[in-house]
Amino acid sequence: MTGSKATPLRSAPQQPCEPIACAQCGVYRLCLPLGLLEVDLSLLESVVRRKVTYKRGQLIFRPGDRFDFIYAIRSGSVKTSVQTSDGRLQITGFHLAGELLGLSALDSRSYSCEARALETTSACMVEAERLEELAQKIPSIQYQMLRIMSGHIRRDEDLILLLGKRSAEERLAEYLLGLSRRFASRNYSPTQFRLSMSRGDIGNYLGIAEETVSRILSRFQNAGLVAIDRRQVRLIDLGQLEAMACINAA
Amino acid sequence: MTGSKATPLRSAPQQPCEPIACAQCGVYRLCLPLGLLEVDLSLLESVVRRKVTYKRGQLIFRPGDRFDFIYAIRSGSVKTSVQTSDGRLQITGFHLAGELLGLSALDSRSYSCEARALETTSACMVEAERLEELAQKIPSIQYQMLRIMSGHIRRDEDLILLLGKRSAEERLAEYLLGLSRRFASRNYSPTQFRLSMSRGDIGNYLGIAEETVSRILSRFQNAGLVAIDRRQVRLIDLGQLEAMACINAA
DNA sequence: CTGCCTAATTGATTCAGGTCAAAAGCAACA
DNA sequence: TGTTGCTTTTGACCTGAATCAATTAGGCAG
Repeated sequence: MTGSKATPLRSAPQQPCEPIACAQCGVYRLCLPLGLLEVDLSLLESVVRRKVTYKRGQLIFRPGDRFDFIYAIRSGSVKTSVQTSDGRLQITGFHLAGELLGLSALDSRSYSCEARALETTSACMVEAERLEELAQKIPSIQYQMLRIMSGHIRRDEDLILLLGKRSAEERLAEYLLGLSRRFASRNYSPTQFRLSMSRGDIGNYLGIAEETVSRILSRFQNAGLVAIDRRQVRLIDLGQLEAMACINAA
Repeated sequence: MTGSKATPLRSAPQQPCEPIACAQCGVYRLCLPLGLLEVDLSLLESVVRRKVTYKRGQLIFRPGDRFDFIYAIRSGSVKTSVQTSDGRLQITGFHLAGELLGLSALDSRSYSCEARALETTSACMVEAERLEELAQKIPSIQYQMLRIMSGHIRRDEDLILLLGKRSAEERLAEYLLGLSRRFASRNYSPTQFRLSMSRGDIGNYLGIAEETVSRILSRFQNAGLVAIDRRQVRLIDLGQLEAMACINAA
């Protein structure tokens, strides 16, 4: 659990209440404002309360906290996790710039999962109540919210499939390819990137042991599929990785 | 995979286009119309196209089908599943009366999972486009949709935790208790019910082998926690089951 | 009632991946 | 530049649950 010190570490994040301009934001086309007219956009901006910055390992929210904000990641990355009552923790998502956090709280008005920054991360806090009001007035915002939640459900289905039916090797291959795709859609290199998750976190997320992650990554490296130096990754044979993600080509 | 014949079996379901009255529906308070004013309710009813009936094993929709309808279960039960490209199938949900199917299609306009009736099942087909339009006009409908999707995400998180971190025994205990709670909220006995899923389906859903399901149920029975006769279940020691669902008390 | 089909149980054996243990790399910092 | 404290890698061994293989038990058509 990289950076997730046992202590909650909820020291107040930096809070420069600077105004937010979605149009200027680099991930605007992956986020809520996608497809909004300029008028609507400025209304949306009016419910974005402030930009906050979190340091590696810092808590953003945790289960039971009152649901006041949806968080939109501007830069950096965040892990979300849920826990059994006896303390075992399962990471449910690994979120990059442009993604929204806290959507599963809408139903019960309190967060159901914990969110923690994996590296220095900047986010917009969107006032949940006012966003909902706004969604009622502006169809395109409402549509965006529904789309985003629908997409979230779909990604959860993929993770469920992965956890339920795939071998450790397939899980890792799929994981690397998933990152690759997501970096690509953010205009980063799809073949060369830095992992912000530790081996432990990756294993936890994929439902396998940390040691297994290490072993399999080594195996991939020896097979010439990837080059890995600590957290720096280079994908060499995408095709082979894709084959492996489905039919465990061992 | 009970009842899921290899053949799609998409013979047209019975389609009496009878008008629907939500207020008359037994699961009205678990479904979309919850909390709507009478005026709004009749508007909602106007987008409910028809009631359909499916027989055990019959396909409701499958991945790639164009997304035209959200389905609301009136009675019976449905399983949803996703597949790897090499054909392994993972059941992602087991849905009872009052629940909505197809929400993960909203983003891409085509279903991402397959839905199949587990027994004779009756459902309302709600026109997706028109429901979205309506949600834009009627805040309470919109709110309901967001809530329902949020709840869906939350339940997916629970399944992810189960698949990622729990032992086979805990999974079964949790599964039985989950059913119990859901039957209770539908005014059925929480301690005595009939499983509409086969052992194979249950195992698939929980990420364990059919044989393991059988073995563990026998173990539960021997330990006096439950009484099981084929698909008929009686929960005897809820407390013990709850303890087991968390801390594998073996 | 009888035979057939599918679902469920139970036993024996195997294995993927977990757990435990130790060593090696790297980074931060006094 | 050595010390401290991670994170990662690697090895040895173990185990929970999968797989393989019968067997049993209902459900139902004729």
